[in-house]
Amino acid sequence: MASRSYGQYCGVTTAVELIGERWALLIVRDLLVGPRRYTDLKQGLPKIPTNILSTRLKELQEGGVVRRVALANCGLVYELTPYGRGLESIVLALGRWGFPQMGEPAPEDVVTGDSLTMALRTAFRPEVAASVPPADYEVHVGDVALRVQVDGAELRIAQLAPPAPPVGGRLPTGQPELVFAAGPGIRRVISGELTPAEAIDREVLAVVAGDPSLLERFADTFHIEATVDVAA
Amino acid sequence: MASRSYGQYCGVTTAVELIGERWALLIVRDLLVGPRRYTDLKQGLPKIPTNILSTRLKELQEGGVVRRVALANCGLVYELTPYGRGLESIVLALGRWGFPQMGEPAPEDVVTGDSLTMALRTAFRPEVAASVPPADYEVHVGDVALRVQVDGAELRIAQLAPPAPPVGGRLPTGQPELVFAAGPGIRRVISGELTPAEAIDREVLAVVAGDPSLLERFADTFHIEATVDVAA
DNA sequence: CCGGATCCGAATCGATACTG
DNA sequence: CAGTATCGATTCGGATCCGG
Repeated sequence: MASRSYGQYCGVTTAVELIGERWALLIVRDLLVGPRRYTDLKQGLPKIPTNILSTRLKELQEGGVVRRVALANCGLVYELTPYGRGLESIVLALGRWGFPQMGEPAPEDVVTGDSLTMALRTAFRPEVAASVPPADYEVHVGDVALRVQVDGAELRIAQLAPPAPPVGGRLPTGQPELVFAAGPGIRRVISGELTPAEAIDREVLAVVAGDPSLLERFADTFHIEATVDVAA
Repeated sequence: MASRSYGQYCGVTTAVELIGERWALLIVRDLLVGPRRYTDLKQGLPKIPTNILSTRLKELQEGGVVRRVALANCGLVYELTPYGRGLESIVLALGRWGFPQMGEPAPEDVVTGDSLTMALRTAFRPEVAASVPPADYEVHVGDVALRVQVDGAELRIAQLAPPAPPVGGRLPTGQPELVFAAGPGIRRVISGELTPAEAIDREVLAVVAGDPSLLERFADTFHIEATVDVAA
């Protein structure tokens, strides 16, 4: 198996050997949201072949990144080890780095609960959040629904649909202050390319319930600069 | 080419599509040290097939990560765009993350000038460096030789050998205060597994010139924790 | 349904040779 | 120096199948 090796004694090389195979980092991304069953992962990564998923999970376990845990109530989940959780800041940084190059969504592109959760974590600005009142949103993108609670510099996200209450997840009680629905165009709100008002105007986004002015706060709290530096 | 797509509209996915192919991030790692010619890259990545190198360079250019520049004195180099330079902190973090899992070097593993340069940047602790006197080292690992200058929180590294003065690089003048030579075992000094004294004892490292006590300062300035958290 | 294993054609990668 | 061309070895993708 020396053919898989890059032949260098270097930390970056080792890291890439551990999580650089196709699909591996996307599995890690989803596991950063919480422990997941094999089937959850398959659904969250609709285009992954099942043999690749099982191969990657094996490799990630051998690398000490992921572990397989039998649940008390007879189930089986994969979760990140503490070492694997060390990738969190890296995956968030990669999401921020990739954001400006996302372009327009391909017709086939989907938005999953886990990917949207991580995207919001990526875009979250704690300094801004700490300086505005707490807020409680329900965000719909495609058929994904998230409950997003901002309380000071803290962010909590729960998946409402589709369908299953996440393993070990506790659903928030009470009513969100703002419910809104969008498509992939929500990215242009996050980037500041569209103001919330413009987004509503162009039907990129629609308020279902609550005070639309809360959208401004949302856009302030979740933001990623998308201008790509072309010059020198 | 939709077969290469992961089918998700997500920043992490986009990032992985840009720099997730085999060898791509190692090319970026080397370019983070400085602009490099095709041949430099090939030497710095001894095991990369040349067709893969040229394919990757094309893809990285299309992705806006790398650009190809004709030099004044008739040459051709690849360099990171400003957008590509945005990967610096990510690559450094990956190097730090991979460090604990490096294990023992395979017999075939090499250490290149660029990989060692990035490894030292990864291990550099500016807070520590700022609190000790400036230092000027010459580090040999295998047949790589680096001039490493620490001045307050600033770090400057130049490659002395092998062989070519790097493109646009200016060699430091004057004498280093300490010259030492090591093998891959230098990693165990960086991790703190061996003290400099122990490293000399076990012939992992040898002082060629200068005051051996400066090694302590080196080990303080360049350090990565290598203990992997196994518990919960 | 859950958690995979198996099979096979298509695409990529790796090694070497070759060229302007 | 800066790549193309070629070709066998691997890996990936898509579909199917199987035991609990």
